[in-house]
Amino acid sequence: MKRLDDDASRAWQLLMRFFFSQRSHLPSCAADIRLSPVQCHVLHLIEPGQAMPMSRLARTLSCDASNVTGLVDRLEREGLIERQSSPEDRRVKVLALTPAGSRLRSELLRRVTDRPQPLARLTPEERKALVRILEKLFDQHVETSD
Amino acid sequence: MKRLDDDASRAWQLLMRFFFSQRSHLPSCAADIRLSPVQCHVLHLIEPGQAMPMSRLARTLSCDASNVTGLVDRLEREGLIERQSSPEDRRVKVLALTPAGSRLRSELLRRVTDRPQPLARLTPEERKALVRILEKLFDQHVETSD
DNA sequence: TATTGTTATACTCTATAACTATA
DNA sequence: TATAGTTATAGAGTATAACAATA
Repeated sequence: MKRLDDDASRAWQLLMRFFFSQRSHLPSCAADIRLSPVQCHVLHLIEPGQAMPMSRLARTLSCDASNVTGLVDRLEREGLIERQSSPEDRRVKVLALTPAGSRLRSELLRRVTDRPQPLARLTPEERKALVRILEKLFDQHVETSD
Repeated sequence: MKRLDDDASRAWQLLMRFFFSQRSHLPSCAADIRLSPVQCHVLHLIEPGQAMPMSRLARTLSCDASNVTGLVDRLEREGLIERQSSPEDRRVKVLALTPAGSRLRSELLRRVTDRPQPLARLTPEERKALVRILEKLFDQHVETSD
């Protein structure tokens, strides 16, 4: 008996699989400075010149605030990001890339797309289709930036 | 200046993001028995009636063998899988689902696709397209089952 | 000699609970 | 009273190196 949702199930399996198979590949992109997958992701999420409150990071990562504290501690210790107190609400701390963090982030992005990687095996049209579908996947639960 | 690989970069970002945003959702699927994301994934990877050598699991997860030892210890402690010595090569240990593991695996698969989840927001055609593209992504580095 | 899996060790990741400081 | 972030704690995830058993 073939279920209606076979494709959904298969897609889910492949998405998870993609992540776990790429995990080890990922930090090797930043061979110079050892970064864990989550740390790479955080660096990726913080855009240059656009501060990100810690609470928003916790929501985006779907994790507890206490976890973000540790993550930020380590990235700050590496000199890649820094905490800044928000003038509007003094409880809030916003994260910003340091020059070094900004540089490493660009480097990461460059390497991810440069290499002979799985994504390179797709045609440009397929990449576009993939992006469109994934963006639809996120339409409703992108971080509520309130 | 717009790079040629903008879509690849965007796709990569979205794929990582999908994983991190789904992480917390995932174990709540197995609300009764607390399983971590990796544990869910391992349970997903071991198909009923089809034994999997530990070394293959390490390759599929792109992680060290010592890590698999710990993962398997915990899943075995929960009574979900079991180690069996391979008769052909006595160094090898193969993993098999227990009846309980098999039951939980089905339950997981069912819940993943049943719920009002991101994947449900795609049209059937989009799900098919997504699966096709992701499968192509894996064409060359599926586990070499030697 | 090379490979499979384990152990010991040392991190990082993660959640829970209790806390401080703001609002 | 509620929210943002921290601390303390405990456990899971992960890699490295050294090891045992087998090939």
